[in-house]
Amino acid sequence: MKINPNTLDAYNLLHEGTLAFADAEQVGFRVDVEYVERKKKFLTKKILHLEDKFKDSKLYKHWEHSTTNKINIHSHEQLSHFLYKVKKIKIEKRTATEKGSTDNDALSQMNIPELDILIRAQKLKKVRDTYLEAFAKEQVNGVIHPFFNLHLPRSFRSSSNSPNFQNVPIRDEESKLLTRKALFPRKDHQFLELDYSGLEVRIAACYHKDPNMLKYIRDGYDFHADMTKEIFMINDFDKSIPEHKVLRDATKNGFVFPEFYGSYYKNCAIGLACEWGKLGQGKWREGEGISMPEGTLADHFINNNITSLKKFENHLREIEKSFWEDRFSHYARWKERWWNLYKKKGYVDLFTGFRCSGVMGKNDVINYPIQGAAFHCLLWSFIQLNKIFKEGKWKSRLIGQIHDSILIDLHPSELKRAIKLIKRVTCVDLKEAWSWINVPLDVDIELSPIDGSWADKEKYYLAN
DNA sequence: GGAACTCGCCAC
DNA sequence: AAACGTGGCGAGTTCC
Repeated sequence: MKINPNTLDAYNLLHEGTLAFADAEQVGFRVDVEYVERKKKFLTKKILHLEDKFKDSKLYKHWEHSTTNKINIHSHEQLSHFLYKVKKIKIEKRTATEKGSTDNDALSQMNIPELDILIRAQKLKKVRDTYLEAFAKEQVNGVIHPFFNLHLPRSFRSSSNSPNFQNVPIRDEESKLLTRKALFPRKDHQFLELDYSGLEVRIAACYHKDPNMLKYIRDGYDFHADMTKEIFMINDFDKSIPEHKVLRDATKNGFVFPEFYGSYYKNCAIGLACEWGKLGQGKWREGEGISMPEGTLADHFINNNITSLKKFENHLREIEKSFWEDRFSHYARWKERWWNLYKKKGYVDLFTGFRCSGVMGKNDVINYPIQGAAFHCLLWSFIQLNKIFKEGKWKSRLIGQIHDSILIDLHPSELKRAIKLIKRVTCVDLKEAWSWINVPLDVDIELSPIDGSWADKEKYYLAN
């Protein structure tokens, strides 16, 4: 399969985008090298301690006696053999090659306390070896220059490497602090991050024009909350209750987005129940799962007569049915039309002048045009802002981008002007340049204190 | 000693 | 009929 610029505008977008990214790469951002070294040592100590603790356990002794080979406790292959062949634990989750999985969820489900030590050690190793180590390795005179690529992703999004700027932890608080506290703007500057809210959902709506979806977007209504109420059977949903917020995140990332990307109720049910809800695969027992305002998730489900994964699956099947047949029927019909169009012509075109052709599956045909065009909106904004900053001799600079957000190394004196400019370029100028955008666009803005780290960014509320 | 593969995990 | 889209990267392992 291939995706090519099919118009001069499309070509120019990539050309100018590449040049704008080169500007950002040149600036880069500062790494607190001393902090990185300190935290690496700190983590090494912690990891060693956890490893010792694990090796003192009964489980490890058993493992030792079961083999004559030298054991590496971080080898998933060896661990898999021990758990599934020696201890004969029933395989609940399999890898892509059908072998017994040893990922976090699989290990958690076994309810073996020693494995929690291993999970914890693996998490700290990830932070140390993937992020802190990369920052230390890639920095030159205390500055890293992550690359941004436009020629690699099939969907015509972007990628980043050396180091990868686009996957620094943010959801897990501990990992977030350990990594992002190492990254700073230039001296006396601060980070400003702008984020298109719901960009892909909005760009999808430009293709399918589903009236219900357009209404949700135009009214700024929280439809993830609606879905949360349905899936978890909560009538008094309140986003400010932490437990409810967790369920909303689960709904958004474990049902709504997967459904948009082409997943279906069975996979969503497993993900929601096991990975998000921390429930088992079979019948649920009281006291199981993440906590709710009253009791646990299993308690809540059992009260509502959903007593097992199987029953939850049926529940989700009904929700999926109404999701596509009632709530977003126009969206569903567009998917079919779009797929048929591809089968007839052998290609589909993006709004932005790119063409996808060659062998694609149904999900690809539906996803690439949406993801690609959504990213092109970000790219267009990136190019314009970069141009204005440079030509206007601003002290601020664009330094990075993560698909629907842009990171700016801001000089504090330019804050007000910058925000005004950002709002205009991203939400007004873009729509004027590309008339196919028939939905309102909106950006959220986050700001870190002057000389604050990337971990210190906070939502910025415009004073009226 | 390096390429290629698998698995796992981080982001959107 | 099929069944979550896009990446980068580290560790372990096997093959050449």
